Amino acid sequence: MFQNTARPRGRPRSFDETGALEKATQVFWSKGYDGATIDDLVAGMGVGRPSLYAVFGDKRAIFLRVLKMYAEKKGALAAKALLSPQKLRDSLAGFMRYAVESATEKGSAPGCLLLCVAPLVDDAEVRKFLQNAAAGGVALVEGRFRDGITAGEIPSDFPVSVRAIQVTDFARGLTMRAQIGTPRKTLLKDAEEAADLVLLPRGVPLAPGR
Amino acid sequence: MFQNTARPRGRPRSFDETGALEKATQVFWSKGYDGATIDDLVAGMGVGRPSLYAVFGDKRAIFLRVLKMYAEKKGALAAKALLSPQKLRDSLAGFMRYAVESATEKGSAPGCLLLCVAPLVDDAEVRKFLQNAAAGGVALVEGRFRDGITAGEIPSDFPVSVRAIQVTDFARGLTMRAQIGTPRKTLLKDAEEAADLVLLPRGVPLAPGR
DNA sequence: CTAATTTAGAACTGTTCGGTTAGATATTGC
DNA sequence: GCAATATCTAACCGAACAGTTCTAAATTAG
Repeated sequence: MFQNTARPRGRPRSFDETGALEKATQVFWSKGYDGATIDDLVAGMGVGRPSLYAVFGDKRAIFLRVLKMYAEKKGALAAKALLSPQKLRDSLAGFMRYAVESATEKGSAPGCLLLCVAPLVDDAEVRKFLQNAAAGGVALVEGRFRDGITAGEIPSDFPVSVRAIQVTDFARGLTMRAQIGTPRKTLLKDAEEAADLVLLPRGVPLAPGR
Repeated sequence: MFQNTARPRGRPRSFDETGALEKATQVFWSKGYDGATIDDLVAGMGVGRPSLYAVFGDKRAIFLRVLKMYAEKKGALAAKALLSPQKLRDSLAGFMRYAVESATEKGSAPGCLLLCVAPLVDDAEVRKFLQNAAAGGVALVEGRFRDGITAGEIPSDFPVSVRAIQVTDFARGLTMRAQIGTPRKTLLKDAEEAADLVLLPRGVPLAPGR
C-alpha cells in the first residue's frame, strides 16, 4: 500500500539519500568544510562519485542540505528539551545540557556543525541560514521565558529578550569549550550554573556608589 | 650601538620576520587553516616560496608561530582592558567589549583566530595550546574578581571561579556571533548586559517552591 | 676586485583534487 | 527474452597544490 511512488525504472540505488546525508554530516563535522574532500564524502557517504554529483550536486550543495537537515534535527531536539513541561530553571538547564551533550557525543567530533564548522564557510547563503538559525534559537528561549511569566515563575518585568540572548551565548560558549576538549562533566556542571545565573533577578548593583 | 648582531653575510632579507607573521595572521584569519594555501601565504606575507620554507618551515609551523604571537598580543590587550584601574563592572565590560571590538575589526575577517579558526585544526599541539590559553583567560578574570573582593566591590563569598568561567563563555558567545555577522553595536550592548549579569548577587531562587 | 655566502625569483615535479566520461550491471516494461 | 532506463565501478583529465631545485642578485670578507 505504501508503494506510492512506483519503483523507478533503472537499476535501484544502493544508498539511502537521507542516510547518506547523515553520514556526510559526520564527514563535515570531523573534517570541516575545507578539510572535507570529495573523496572523503564518497568514502563516508557510501555513494559512488558520479552518483554523488548526479544526485546531490557539488560539495557546497551537499553541505547546504546537510546543514539544513542538521539544524532541523537539532532545533527540534533543543525545542523539546526547552519546552517539555518542567520548571523554568530545569528547562533552561535542559536546553544547555542538550547543547553540551550533543557537542560531546562519543563517535562524533566535538563541537557543533552549526557553531564550529559552518561559520567558517565563506558563503552568503550559509551565513544567512546561520543568522536565521541563531534568531530562531533566541526566539525559542524567549518563548519559554514568556511562558514562565504566564506561569508566574518569573516576574512580568523579567528582561526576557536580554536573558534569552544570554542563554544562547552561554550555549555557544559551552559548545566551543567542548570543541577544544573540555570534558563533558565540567560543561554539564557549568550549564547548571548558567541556568541559575540567567534567572537571577535584575539586581540593585553590588557596591552601589563604589 | 644597537647593531648587536653584526649584519649577517649574504644577501639581506627583503622582509621582516614578525611583520610577515602578522600578515600570515590575516591570511589564516580570513581563509582558515585548511583554506589557506602556501601560495596564499606567499602572496600575503610578501615572502618568496623558498624563503618561506627555509625561514619558517611548513604551513603547520607557520600557524603555530602565528597562533602564539596572536595569543600573546590578544592576551596582553585583554589583560590591559581587564586590569586597568576602574570599577569591577567596567573592567568586565571592558574585557568583553575588547573581545567584541577585536572580533568586529574592519579590515580583518570577523571572529577570532583563537576561537573560530584554531579549534578546527586537528593537531594535538594546537589543542593543548588552546586549552592553556583558555585557562589563562579564566585565571585573568578570576584575578580581577579577587581584586574586587579585596577592594570591597563584591562580597568575599562571591563565586569567583564560576563567574569567571561565565565571563569567558560570554566572550566566546559574543565572538561567535560576531563571526556570523551580528553587528558590532548589538554585541557591544550585549557585552554591557553580560557584565551586569555576572555581577548579580547569588540569589535566592525566584519562585522558590514553584 | 674576487670569492664566499645568503636570499630572491622562477621554473620544475610528483601528488591530490574536483569533476567527467565510458563501460559494466541491475532493474522495469513489454 | 529483449529493449529501455538508471545506477555502479573504474578510469581518466586538467587544474591546483606542496615542496624542491636551479639560477640570478645582493651583500660581506679579504
